[in-house]
Amino acid sequence: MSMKAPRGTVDILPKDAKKWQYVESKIKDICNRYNFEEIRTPLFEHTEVFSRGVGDSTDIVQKEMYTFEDRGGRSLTLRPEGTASVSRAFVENKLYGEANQPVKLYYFAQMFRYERPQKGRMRQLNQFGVEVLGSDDPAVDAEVIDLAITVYKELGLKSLKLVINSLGDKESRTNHRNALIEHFAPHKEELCADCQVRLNQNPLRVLDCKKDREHPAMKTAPSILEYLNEESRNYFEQVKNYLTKMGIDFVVDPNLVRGLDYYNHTAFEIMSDADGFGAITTLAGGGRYNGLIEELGGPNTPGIGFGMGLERLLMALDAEKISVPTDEKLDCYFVAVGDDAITEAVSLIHDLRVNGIQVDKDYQNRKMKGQFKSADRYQAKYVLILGENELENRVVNLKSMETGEQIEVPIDNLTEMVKEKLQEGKNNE
RNA sequence: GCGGUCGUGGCGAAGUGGUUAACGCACCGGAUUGUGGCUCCGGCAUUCGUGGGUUCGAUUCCCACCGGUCGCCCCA
Repeated sequence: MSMKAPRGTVDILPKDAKKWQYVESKIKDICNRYNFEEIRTPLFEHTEVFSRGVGDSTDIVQKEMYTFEDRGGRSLTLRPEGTASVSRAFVENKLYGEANQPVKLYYFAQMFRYERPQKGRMRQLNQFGVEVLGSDDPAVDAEVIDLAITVYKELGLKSLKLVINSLGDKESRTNHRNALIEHFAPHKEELCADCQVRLNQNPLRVLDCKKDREHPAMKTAPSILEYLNEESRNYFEQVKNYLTKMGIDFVVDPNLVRGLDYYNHTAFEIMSDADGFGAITTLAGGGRYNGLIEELGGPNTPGIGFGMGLERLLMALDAEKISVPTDEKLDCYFVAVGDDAITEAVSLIHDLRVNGIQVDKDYQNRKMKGQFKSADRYQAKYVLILGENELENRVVNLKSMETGEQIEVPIDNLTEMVKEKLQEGKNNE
C-alpha cells in the first residue's frame, strides 16, 4: 500500500463522523443561545496575515506554518489558527460598521501546523472558536469564557480546570517587560538557548519555559500582576467577579502567557484533569487582543476569543468515558429475490425513501439468508420481503425483526403501512 | 528538530535461520430448494513495511530508509 494520508492527517470514518456530528450540533446550539453567528473564512491567507497578526516571534510563525507560493508568486499560508483570519475578514468586510455591536462570531475550521504528530497533536486539526469584536466590556470576557466552559459541561465533561491571567494593557506590559529583562539579564547565560532568544524578543515567554522552570531566577521573577496599572487591575478584577457570579471556578496563574503575540488583558486556558490523557492537557485557549484589528489595518477595535481543539475534546470525552448518543438502527431492509421482484423493489424503495422512510437493500446478489444477515447487521427494525409468491399476489411481507411477527401488506399500501408501524414503534419507546 | 518503541491477512495476534506462516474476530459458502441473531462443516496471507547486506537458505540476524505510536519543545 503506497497511497497514504500525509503525516499528521487522519481520515474520519463514518463511525467517528457520527461523534463529530453530535458534538458540532451541540456546540452550534449553544452558540445560538449565546447569540453568536457563524463565519467561514478561506482555508489559506496571504502569509502576512499570520506573520503580522499572530506575531513573528511566535513558534507558530517561526516553525509551524504550511507556507507555499502559488503560480502567481504570492506567498500563501494554510491557516494555523483562527483569530488572524477572522480579524482580517472583519476589517476587509467592514464589519465594524454593522448595526449590531459587538460582532459575535463563531467558526468551525481546519487548522494546519507543521509539527511532529503525537497524541492530541496533528498537522491538520479541527477547531471550534469564537471571536467578539467591538467591545472591551469585561462582561464580554466572562461571556466568552462561560461559553467555552458551557460547551464542555453540556457535553458531560467533569475534569476541567480553568486557568486565567491578565497580561495587562500596553503600559503595564511595557513596564513588566523591562522589569523582566532587568531581572533575567544577569542570568542570561544560565538559561536555555530558546530562552536567551526569547529574552530579547518576547521576555514574557521565558516565564512559561519548562526547561528553566527550576532556575532560581524563575521563582523570583517579577509577576505581571504586580505590574498591572490601575485600569488593567480593575479590568481583571471585574472579569473575575463576573466569573465568580456565574459560578465558574478558576485559578489565577501569573505564568500563563499564551504563545501568540497579540494577547493583552485577559488570557485563559481550559485544561483537562482526566486520566489517560497523555501529555496533553490544554483543551482550549484564548484571550483578549485589543490591538490586533488596528494592526491589520482596521479602526481601533477591541477583541477577544478562543480556539478549542475538537480532537482533544473528543479525546476528553473518551477519557471520561462519555459516549455520544447515536441512532444506529435502520428503519427497513428490503429483501428481494428474483429479477422481477428486484426490479419492483427498486421502485418501491424509492417511494419509501421519498416518503421519509430509511431503507436499504442488498447489492451483492446475496441469497435470502444472506440478505437477512445484512438486515441484522444494520439492526433493521423491519424487513420487507418480496419474492415471486408475493409479487404474484401483489403483496409484501412485512416482518418485525424484533418480535419475528410477519404480516402481508398489499403493495399499494406499503408506504402507509410502514409509516404506521414505525410510528407505533416510536410511541412505544 | 531530537529521543524511546513498534511495523505479520480486513481487524486483533502467535511464531521460527530451513521445505504447508498458528489461533481468534470479521467475511463468504454449505448443513436448512424463500426468512436473521445459536450450532456444526468448509473457504479465506505464493507471504511477514520498503530497499540492501550476511547465509546454501531469512518473515526470523545486520544496516539504511519509510511509516505508525509515545515523549521533549510548544501548544489545540
